[in-house]
Amino acid sequence: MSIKSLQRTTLRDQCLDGLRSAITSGQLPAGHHLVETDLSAAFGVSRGTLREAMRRLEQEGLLVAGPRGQLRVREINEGEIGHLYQVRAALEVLAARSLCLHDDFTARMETLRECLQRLHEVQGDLGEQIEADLTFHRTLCELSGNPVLLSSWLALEGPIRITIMHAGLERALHNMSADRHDNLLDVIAQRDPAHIERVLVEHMDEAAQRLMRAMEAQCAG
Amino acid sequence: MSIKSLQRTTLRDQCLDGLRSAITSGQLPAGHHLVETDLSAAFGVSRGTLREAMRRLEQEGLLVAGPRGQLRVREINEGEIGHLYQVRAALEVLAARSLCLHDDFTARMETLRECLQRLHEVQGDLGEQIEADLTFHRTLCELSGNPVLLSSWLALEGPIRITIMHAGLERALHNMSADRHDNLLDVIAQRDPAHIERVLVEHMDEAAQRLMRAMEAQCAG
DNA sequence: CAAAAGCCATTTGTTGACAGTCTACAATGG
DNA sequence: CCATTGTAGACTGTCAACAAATGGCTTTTG
Repeated sequence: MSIKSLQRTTLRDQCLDGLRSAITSGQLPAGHHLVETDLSAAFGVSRGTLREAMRRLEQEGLLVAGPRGQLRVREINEGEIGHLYQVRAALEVLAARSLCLHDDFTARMETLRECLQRLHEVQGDLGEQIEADLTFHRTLCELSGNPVLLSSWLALEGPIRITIMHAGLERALHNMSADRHDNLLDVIAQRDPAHIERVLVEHMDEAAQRLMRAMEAQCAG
Repeated sequence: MSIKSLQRTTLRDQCLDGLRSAITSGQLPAGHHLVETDLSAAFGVSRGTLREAMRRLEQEGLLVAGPRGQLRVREINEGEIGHLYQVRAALEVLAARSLCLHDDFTARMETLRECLQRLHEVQGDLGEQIEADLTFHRTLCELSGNPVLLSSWLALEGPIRITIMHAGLERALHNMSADRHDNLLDVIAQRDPAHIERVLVEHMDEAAQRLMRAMEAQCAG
């Protein structure tokens, strides 16, 4: 047996991860009121520890505070989806353009191509497809080499996941088709800034439109 | 005396504001290690209450966690400035473009013009000039009508303030000259998306360059 | 019966204390 | 004199308990 440095995660971080995945997986539905005492008991930690995790989630945009500090899982309405995807588009356009300026452009594109490959492979599996789609776009931001850009994008990831979950997984599926992303990769490969912007904005616009329609149907049904 | 709903801010939020302004004002210098016990004593609150505030600041990018959870005021190096201002530019370009699409464009421009006016008035006062400059740009984001965009921009405000403080107020001054913003307002008034992008990106690029040079000089001196 | 008053359960705000861990320094033994 | 081993101080992680506020339910009272 080899001796290696052992990982030491705090309970707070474990709560953070646990809560985040519970929310983004839909286990805790949008609008649901989180009671500190119940949650801390469920996680087996004290309230103070849990509260610190909740403050982070609050700032991440996954939780919103109601009157008297009561935290609920954030609900995202139709209007917000458009706003969300506009900002997302702006960030990813910058990411793609920055990517184009790197010396090792082709090497980085290879990484992105692997993400696309992954997206092709999981075609059919709902949960995995969402992960592969988000990983593709997140990787684009990573490959930009701009950590500020990445962290801004990550700040949107939570709300994006809530939106997808709230709109219904099946309905959001089309947005994550591998074909649409094949197109995206091709355009980026051409390294034409103007073209990249047009196509990416269109990509996001279409996705937002579809999600908004899905949510409309969801609320009506 | 009129009866109006009286504000009831929690101690946590007061700590949050107090800490934030202490950091962005340079009272707590970049890299400084924040000791929970000392700070809680200084604010006259318990550690738990203070810790919740610190978690928020951590996510806001004003604090970074070192080994064993020790929090320090974030230091921003030269490379990061470029990244920061690239993202900022992308967001403000989107803001200006969105602003152009509104029906009441002229009314909103008037609000922006007031901010510019304010910037002219405080010319000479260092502290007020920074506030007026940031208020101008923040207002641009508000006027876009996109709350997601605004909150993304706000997430950058902390690091931006640290940068300005760290580079030295006098040296950062030129970026906030009223003249440069006169130009900005004129361009937005023309409602030409392509033109707006070019000028805003240039504006931010120049500001970043200047800050990077200032920081270089700061570190050398 | 309706309105007001009082009471109780729920939930968050806040605190003080205890325990674990790291750093630096002193003590000890070769 | 050097290396190793205690040892003390400083901080953070975590917890349990108390206080305050809100909302609903019951009781009282006209």
